[in-house]
Amino acid sequence: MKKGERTRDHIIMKSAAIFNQRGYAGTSLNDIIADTGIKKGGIYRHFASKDEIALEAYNYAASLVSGKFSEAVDQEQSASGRLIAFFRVYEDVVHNPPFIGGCPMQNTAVESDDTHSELCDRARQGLHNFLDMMKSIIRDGIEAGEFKEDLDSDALATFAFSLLEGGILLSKLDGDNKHMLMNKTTFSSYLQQCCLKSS
Amino acid sequence: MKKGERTRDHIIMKSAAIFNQRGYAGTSLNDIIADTGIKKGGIYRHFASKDEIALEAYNYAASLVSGKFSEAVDQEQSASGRLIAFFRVYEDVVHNPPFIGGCPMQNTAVESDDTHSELCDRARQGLHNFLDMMKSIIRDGIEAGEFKEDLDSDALATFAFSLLEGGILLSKLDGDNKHMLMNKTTFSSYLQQCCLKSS
DNA sequence: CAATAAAGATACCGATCGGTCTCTTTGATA
DNA sequence: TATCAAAGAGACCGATCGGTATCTTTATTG
Repeated sequence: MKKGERTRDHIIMKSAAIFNQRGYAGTSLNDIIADTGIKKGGIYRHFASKDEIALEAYNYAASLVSGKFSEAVDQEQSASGRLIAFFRVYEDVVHNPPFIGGCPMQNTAVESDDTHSELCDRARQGLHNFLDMMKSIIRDGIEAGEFKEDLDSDALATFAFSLLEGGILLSKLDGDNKHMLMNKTTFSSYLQQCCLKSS
Repeated sequence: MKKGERTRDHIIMKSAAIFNQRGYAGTSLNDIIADTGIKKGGIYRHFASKDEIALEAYNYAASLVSGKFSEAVDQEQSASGRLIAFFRVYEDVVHNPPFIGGCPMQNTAVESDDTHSELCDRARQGLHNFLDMMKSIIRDGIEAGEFKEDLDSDALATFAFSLLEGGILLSKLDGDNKHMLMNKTTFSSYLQQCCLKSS
């Protein structure tokens, strides 16, 4: 790996952390310069624009979180366990989120929905990826006989993901993980009472 | 009402719409000047800083949405109906939200959690107001014999509010109200199956 | 080790940022 | 209607914005 590649990656990692905390408009190149220790000339050798940095940074953050989701999901066997695993990734969102600044998809979606269509498209793609992950888990659960056959996988995936993102929002704003934890508990009991095939 | 007061209100209303769409950092004074038709000198006669405009603008947007929540809630008699009424306010969030740009609390919380403590405090206060509204509805429902006595009002309020905010996020990002509508439906059936006192 | 290409620092660009100051215009009041 | 305060326009401020060009330094490779 050449020097330039390492530098480029270093810039992406550092700026991803800043963008995810302060947003696109709230982050200046001087912030990135301060955090990376690389001067403007050095940065613009590897990127054409602030936009390009932001897009690469989003990809990095999103794939990192996605990896943690996969890791958590893979540790579980049952469909219920796999769905609940998503909540485990964010159970200490206040002090130890999977990526500093919270959920990159949420942050990007909220900030750039009316301002930055490219970033917004990435977030939308991320949303569909996560929903597809969940829907496939749900369908597997139905096929395996764990879930009721008439379960609506679209509705359940949206439900679970809304609870997760809503929990992140509330817990971060309140500075207290209790919202995430309560949602995880409520979701678990909902699965038990309303989704499991009563055998 | 004097001329100055009307102008001040006009600036607040217009800038609230811009801030709620583009965020604090993403909104410049020139944007406000363009939308209000009032030049810089005229604006700074009524406000000391961009910060002051933003804080007043948030108050305006939040109280407007709060009013629509109250309106919707007051049309219902049962505790279940009142909780579901919150979702009605945002049922067409994509094309006709209660305030342009979506939920002011969500937008403000996500953008300013790591950057603007004053705005963040307002959003946090708004969160507690809404949760308190919901908890009081839930407690009334328990006292009236509509809900089970051992219902956890904290957990149910967090649950409902997370579904609402999560639904807003997903539907806005996806450009489709279906997520909000599915969450409303799922929440309704959850109330029926898990919260109502079986009489 | 020498030659050369890759990488990065520095200085600079015009534009725009939030904010101030002064001067003119408008509105309220006696 | 005359007076004076309130309101707003417009020019200007230093700082910072994203971005570029040039020059020096550092890696890489023959």
